[in-house]
Amino acid sequence: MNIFEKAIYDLTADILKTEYKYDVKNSLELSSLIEYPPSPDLGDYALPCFSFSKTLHLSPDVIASELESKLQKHLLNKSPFTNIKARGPYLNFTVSSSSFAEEILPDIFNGNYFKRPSNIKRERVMIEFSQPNTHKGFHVGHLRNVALGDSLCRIFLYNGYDVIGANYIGDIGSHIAKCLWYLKKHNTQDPPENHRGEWLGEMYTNAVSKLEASNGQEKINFKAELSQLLREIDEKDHEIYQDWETTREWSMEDFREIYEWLDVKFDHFFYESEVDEEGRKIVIEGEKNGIFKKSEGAIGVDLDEEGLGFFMLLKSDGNTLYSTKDLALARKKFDKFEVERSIYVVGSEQTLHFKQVFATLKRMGYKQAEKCFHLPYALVVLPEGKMSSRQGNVILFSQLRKEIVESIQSIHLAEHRKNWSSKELEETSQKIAVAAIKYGMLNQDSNKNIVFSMDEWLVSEGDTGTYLVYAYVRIRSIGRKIPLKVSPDVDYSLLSHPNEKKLLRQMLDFNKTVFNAAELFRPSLLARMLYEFSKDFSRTYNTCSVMHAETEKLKASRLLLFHCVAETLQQGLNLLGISPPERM
RNA sequence: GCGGGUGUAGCUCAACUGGAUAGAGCAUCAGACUUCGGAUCUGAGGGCUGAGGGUUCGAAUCCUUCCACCCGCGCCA
Repeated sequence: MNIFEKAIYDLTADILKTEYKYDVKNSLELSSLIEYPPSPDLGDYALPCFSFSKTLHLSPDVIASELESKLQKHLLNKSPFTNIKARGPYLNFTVSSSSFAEEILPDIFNGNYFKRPSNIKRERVMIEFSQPNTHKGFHVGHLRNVALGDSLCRIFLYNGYDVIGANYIGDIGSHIAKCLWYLKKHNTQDPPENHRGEWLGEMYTNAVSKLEASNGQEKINFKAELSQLLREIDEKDHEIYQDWETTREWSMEDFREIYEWLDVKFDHFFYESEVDEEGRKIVIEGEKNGIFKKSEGAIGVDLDEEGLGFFMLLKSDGNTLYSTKDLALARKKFDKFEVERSIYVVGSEQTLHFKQVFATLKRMGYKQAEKCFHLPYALVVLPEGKMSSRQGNVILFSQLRKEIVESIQSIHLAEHRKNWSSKELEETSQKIAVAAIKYGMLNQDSNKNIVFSMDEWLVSEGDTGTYLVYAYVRIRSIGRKIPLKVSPDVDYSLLSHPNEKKLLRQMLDFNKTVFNAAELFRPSLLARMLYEFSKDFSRTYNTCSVMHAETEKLKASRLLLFHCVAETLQQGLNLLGISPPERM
């Protein structure tokens, strides 16, 4: 609740109590009612009066208009409100833009505003995301997960949480056996110099088609070979183990380079290979203790009570499953990292799986299981359907990066080629490309598929990441052109244009938006707010010039305003994982 | 079959979780500025919110019955 909402609460709660004998139980009751009128012409805050109607035996319209007349006297002496007006069942409050400005601009100018939320110490939360498989290509679908997880880490951190960003590399399992099997027995190519992880992805796809094309005795032989290969990797003392280590590192090299380009960092890397053995022990022990049971040669847990069916934990050939390793991983998170809250950013097709994992952990006696949360997100699909590494019909990350960087450099940065160093050209195109990619992944709600079309991702107009960083660059450009020093010592009452007021209002709500983005696991809320904010800036840019301001005083006020807009935009973009360039 | 998700303008998406006239971008058409950076701004047209029923002061939002598409449902991850 900001000071304006607080003022509305104080005024109305008092009148409701003294004049209507309506006892407002707590501040939440009123403050959660306070909302925004659909148009700024109506006011800045609104109190809907429906809920008082029943107890007061009056129509909401009457209540609103009675409150209006009773509150008029508060418009005088030092009130932040310039107007209190009933309209139908709503009581609308208008705040002067100078009150907004005085409240928010000094705080942003000195940097305190962005530190305030993180002063509150909250619990330790681990956010697990990305989880790429080695020996497979990194495609645009993986990018959505990375953008989402990374942004959530930043947003949680901003809000004061003790955040551990974790990756969980899928470096073991049957897909790897297939890849290595093909590499050993069928491949004739030499690995390339660069992007060898990506090349392994091709080998994996080849393996899948080879296996699918086989039948009869050949198929049986292939399966036996795969099973043996998997066992040999497990046993660690065969030649294939060396191959596994080498090729795994090829993939990791690719991943590290991608994360660095994307400006994504992890506090910890888990590997499936490190929890594999432990998982097996947990399951076997659980079977002895009677928590788990044998069924058709395999081990699992009966979750019928929870309505989750039978959950497989160990294959009948003794090899581990995804679920086996998830149990060991969770235990590690609880015991070693003392995680209080555990968030898994994983595709929505695994919703049932995680319900089963969490239920199993609970059966095993882990109280933390209640604070495990699967954050599902929908797929990135192609117009013709789902992407699949198995089939090889994927848009690789490297392809998107190449096309988007080339498009930015050839269409927009060409004009700077003579004056800028190649380093700046490179860095700027990288920053714009990252903005375009991450914003594109984040501005949409995570439960909706993204239909990927390369042409759309090369667009740099309208509701795009490019638009946001362009707005940022233009503001900073003003700062460079005006020979004035930004100062908070200005006349705030001069910022009275409706467009200027909108900007002030958005800045005032910034922290609340970031808070909601964390609590609802929705960076999209922040992304949308920043787009509106940038749009309002562009409008203000066209209507409220700094350079051509009528007076020097107005010039100084607007300079401060725009400076604060830039600071807020930069903060917000950073929380989306975007670091805007200073010029472009 | 059961469970989950989605369905809103020609297309891609919003709608502060039940509130005022359902909003943006793209596309289409018409405009602005001898530009604090045109990767911009202003305006116009475009809607039975998949369909029916219900709940209440009030529904895109909640309940219900259908329809369409997507994803899960024991040895993949």
